[in-house]
Amino acid sequence: MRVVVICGHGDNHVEPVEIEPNVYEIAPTGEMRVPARVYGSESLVEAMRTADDQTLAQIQDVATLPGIQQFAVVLPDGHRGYGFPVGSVAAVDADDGVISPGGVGFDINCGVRLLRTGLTFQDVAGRESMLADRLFQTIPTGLGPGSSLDTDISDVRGVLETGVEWLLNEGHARKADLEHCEENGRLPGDPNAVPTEALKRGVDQVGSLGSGNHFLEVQRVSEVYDSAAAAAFGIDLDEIVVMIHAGSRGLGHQTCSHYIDEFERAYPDLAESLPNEQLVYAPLSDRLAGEYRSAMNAAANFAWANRQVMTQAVREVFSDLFEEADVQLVYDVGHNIATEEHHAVGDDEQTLLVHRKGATRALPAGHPDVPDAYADIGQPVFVPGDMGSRSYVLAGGSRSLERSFGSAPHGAGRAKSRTQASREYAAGELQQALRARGIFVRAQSGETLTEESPGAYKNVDEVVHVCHELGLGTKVAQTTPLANIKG
DNA sequence: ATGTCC
Repeated sequence: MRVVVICGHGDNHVEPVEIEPNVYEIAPTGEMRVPARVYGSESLVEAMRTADDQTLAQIQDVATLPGIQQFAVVLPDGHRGYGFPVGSVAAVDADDGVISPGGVGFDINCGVRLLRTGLTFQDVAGRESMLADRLFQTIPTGLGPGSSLDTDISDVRGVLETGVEWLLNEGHARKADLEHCEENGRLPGDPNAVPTEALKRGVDQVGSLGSGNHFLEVQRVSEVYDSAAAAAFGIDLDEIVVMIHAGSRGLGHQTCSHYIDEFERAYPDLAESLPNEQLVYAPLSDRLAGEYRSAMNAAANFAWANRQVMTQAVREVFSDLFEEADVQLVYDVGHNIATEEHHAVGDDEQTLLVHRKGATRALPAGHPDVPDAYADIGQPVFVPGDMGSRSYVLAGGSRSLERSFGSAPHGAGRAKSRTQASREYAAGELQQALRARGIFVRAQSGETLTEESPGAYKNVDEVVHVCHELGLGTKVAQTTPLANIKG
């Protein structure tokens, strides 16, 4: 490995050293308290080093955070984000550490869920275009208001407090939906910690897809790598599944912005001392950290509920079109959240606050937080590719705890900026090209299509290969797109 | 990601 000089925020001269295949480490320099650990193939890590991507400088800055443990992690899909890279993990001591909104992301608890339908490709063949139309008509997409559930402020407060449980009580979820959702779709959220303006934005957005890289995709299981695991997840070759990628909409975004402002006001000297002001944080012992956590958890509940309400819409559409459809939740897992967890650090077990930003929790078989049905397999992990490519179903790997605090990649990872992608691609051509391959795409905006063009993403096969080889998540199945709706 | 600039 040759020596590479990164010109980051502090002119850090770093040498990412390959310590084993697909594992790179940057030794602590300057204010770094721990090393930075980068997982990726040579070409993926090389992409992180290009002049316009500050991923490696960012993760070194993250490694300076008070209370950070072991190493700051970049996953194979990592790329530049607000303060922290998208595709990073930072675990801090639950007592002496800090919480940083930049380590969670603006779209709080954005995540992915997978539904199985009980249908095979033969059942839907020839009706993909109609399916795309019906889903697009039924589920609100794009920026701004649009809800598939009639709610008022007090309903949203209920959602913020108890998440999917609130929907179950209101008849918008099945008990099995709770059991197959990370944290049972509920973290200890406090609606009173969510700013009123955010709450108002949430009223019209329960059960809405959003924009950008969010999507709802009908897929066909095109390959099974591990038939025992696939059977446990209830999916089979040629089965039709639905993947939903969405978050907490304007509510989460507004909540994040609000607390970044609050943190900046409360700690005016902090920004000056930080390598990057976007890393603004609050010590976990401070009242403000507790408030942010309560708000973040509430927004997380909103995100789970949002994906649940869209699931209900999918159930309606499928039962309308296919008598024999039985839409069930395989699993739902977020990738923008900080949760308190117990981890082995050296010889000790320690309580840590694990920031995952664009990183999926990937708990191995036997872990107590894996649903009973999957206890022997590991937690389901979903890695969507770009619009035109396959997606993967994985199971939390045996080495994820030691390597990444129990985390895996969350997608292909952006390779080109939105603006760059918009310049290079045309919406009409893209839609036609996909259609020629049997993929029916519906989107509110042509701009979204070009920004999300397959060419704007890294190769998902390569990301998943690294993930599998490292034991972060092991391959269970591959899916290919049939119909995709976007914002 | 986001009523993409209160």
